[in-house]
Formats: sequence, structure tokens, C-alpha cells
Amino acid sequence: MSVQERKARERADRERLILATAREIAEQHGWDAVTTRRLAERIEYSQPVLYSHFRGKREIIGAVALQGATEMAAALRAAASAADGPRARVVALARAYLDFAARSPAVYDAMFQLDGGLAFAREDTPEPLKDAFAALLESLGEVAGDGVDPGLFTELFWAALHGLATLTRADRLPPAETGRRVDLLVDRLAVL
Amino acid sequence: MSVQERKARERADRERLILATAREIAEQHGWDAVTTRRLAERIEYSQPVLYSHFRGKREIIGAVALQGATEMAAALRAAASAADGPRARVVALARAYLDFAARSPAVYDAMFQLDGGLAFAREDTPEPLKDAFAALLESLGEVAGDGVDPGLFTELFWAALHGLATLTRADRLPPAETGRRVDLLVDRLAVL
DNA sequence: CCTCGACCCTAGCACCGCTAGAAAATCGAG
DNA sequence: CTCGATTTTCTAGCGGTGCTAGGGTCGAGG
Repeated sequence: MSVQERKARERADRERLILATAREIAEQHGWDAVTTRRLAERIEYSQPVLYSHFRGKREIIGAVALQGATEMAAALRAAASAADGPRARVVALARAYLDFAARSPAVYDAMFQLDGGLAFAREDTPEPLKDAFAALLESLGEVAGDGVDPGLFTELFWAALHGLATLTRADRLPPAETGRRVDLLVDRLAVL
Repeated sequence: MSVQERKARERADRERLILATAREIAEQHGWDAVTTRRLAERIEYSQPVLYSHFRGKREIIGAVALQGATEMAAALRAAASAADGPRARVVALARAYLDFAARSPAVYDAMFQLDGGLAFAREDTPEPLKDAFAALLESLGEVAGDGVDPGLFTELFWAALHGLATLTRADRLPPAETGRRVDLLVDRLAVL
């Protein structure tokens, strides 16, 4: 049985390589540059090998999105737990979110801009996505204010962050004053 | 000289036809379905004709985006002027914005999601885009609150609306409670 | 050692955005 | 009205895309 185990391990390794390479190309040159040919050449296999791991490019994007969700959840929790008091925690959370989007735009795109074939806001939503939302909820729920559904509040706060992230990165908003926008967002939305 | 005038008029007509057709296909089947071949066939000309009007597909998207900006500005002003009082005005504005995004998703994408080769937030930004932002500013400036830059406040409010619009349409947020999210947004962000 | 099945690659499909160069239509001058 | 010039349009094709059918290679199990 050891042969099969080795093969399974090698397959898993190769799958990780595919995803890491896709991420690398996407971060460097954008998702449009992630073509099946280029990706195949980089991992030193032919194109059909990709299709033995993923149904197609969309599923590769989806897999990167799930990785990203796990990493984002960790980053958000790390930032929140390093801050003292509700306001500092929310500011740290918001900054960590925008930081993630700015530092890993390709992964952020995979999660929220592109079609990775993932289901959101449903019971069959993949666990990493639910957990990333949960990471937001943990810090934001306590500042939702009386009589306001924490889930709804988190959705709104998230939408605002998402808007800031995408509009800034698409050069729709000047990036210089991101800090002031975050301060204003927290001051107004959060009930401290 | 009348011959040239007629030709110019026919050219302008055809350009309008191109844009209207591109919009139609995009609204029905998404921008991915707007291919130069399909577009050319629909207008009953060959592909190269498209390139005598626009540099390429990107410029077609940009032209649709400018149309959309003009229409959005009008819709926002109409909604705002039909409401009495600051709060009603802001709520009407937000609803009109989200309504526009929901009703004309392809045009909204052309404006804010896709690359139409347009410059934003700069002095050489096309007039329609500046005017759409101005339409937001007109209603939002009066509820920015003391000591808060109206421009910055408008940017933040816009980002929140943009986040709600895109996340809702991409099935990242359940659409059922859009109304409650808007109410919460206005209650918290606007200083009345 | 040999067979057979898992694995992988070559080659190709239909489509994309875009363009060079030939063909057709239209114009103005004689 | 005719004919050359000019503008306009089309045919055909390039290099690229995501994806897949089919044949060959090579190693594992008997």
C-alpha cells in the first residue's frame, strides 16, 4: 500500500504546486495572465494535468479563494486580539482587512471579484468562507449597538470595507486618505 | 457639404447602435458574451467596422460607462429632489443608487467593475464621472457632520453603497434585507 | 518476465481580440 | 455619363484562450 500512499502524496504536492503557482502569477501579473498554458509550463506538466486536479480555471480560482479566506480569518483574528478595547479592536480589524486586500489583491479578487464557483451566504457555503465572516462578527458584534442584529451590522461594515478596498485598488478613490476614511467609518458605524 | 453631414450623421447613428447593442447583450448575457464577432453580427457589419469607431473592446466598455454615469447622475438627482428633509433625501439617494446597480448590472459593471480605460478621481476625469460623484456630494454634503470634509464623507458613503451593490449582486449578501442595511447605513453614517 | 491499467502528452477544437490587404461602393472631375 | 481616386467595408488570418479526445509510455501486480 505504500506505493499508493506515495502517489497520493505526490498528487497532493502537485496540487499545492498548482495553486501556489497560480497565486504567484496572479499576484505578479493579474489573473488574466494565469492561462492554463502558462500555468502548465510553470509546473512543468502539460495542460491536461491541470484538469485531473480541477474541473477548470474557475475551480482553481475557487481553491485560491478558500486558501485566502483561511488566511484572512487568521489575519483578522490576530489583529483584533492584539488590540485593547472595542474601538482599537475594530480599527485594527478594519486596517487588517484593507491591508489584506492591498497586499494580496489577486487572492482578494479570487474571493470577492471573480467567479470561483463558490456559494456564499448559504448553508452549503464552504467552511473557510463562513469562518472569515465569523472572524469579522466576533469583533464587530460587540459594537453593533442595542437592538441591531449583529449579523446585519457585520454585513454592512463588511460591505463598507469591501467598497473601500475595491474602489481604492481600482483607482476610483485616492489611496492617500484611506486612514481618515477608516477612522470616520469606525467613528460613525460602531457604537462604543 | 451636405453629403459629408449625412455621412457624419450616419456614422454617429451607427456608433449609437454599437453602444446600444453592446449594452443589450451585456445586460442579457453578461459582458463576457459581448464579443466583437457577436456584436458585429448584431449590428450587421463586419468586425473591423467596430474598430473604426472604438480602439477596442475596452473603449466600448468605457463609452457605456460614460453613458451610465450620466444616467446615474440624473437618477440620483431625481430621487433626491423628490424627497423632503435631509434624512429622506439620503435614504432616497441610497435606494436610487442600489436600484440603479440592480437594474442595470452590466452598465454598473462597466462603470466600476471592469476596465474601461477611464481615469477616476483626477483632474482629467471625464465630466460624466465627476458629475455622478457631484450628484452624490450634493445630497450627502449636508449630512457629513461638523468638522468632516464633505468630499471624504461622500467617498466613504459611496464606498459603502458600492460594497452593498457588488456583494449583493455577486450573491455574497442575501438580497432580502437590503432595505434594513440601507436604513442602518443612513442612521449611522449621516449626521442629521 | 509479461500483461495490463494508470498516467501523461500531443494535437486539435471552437472561440477570443484584433488587423492587413483585397474588394466594393461612392465621390468628384472632365 | 464615364472614369479615376478615395473612402468604406469585407474576407481572411494571426496569435492567443479554455478545454478535451485519443494514443503512447511506463511502472505495478501477478
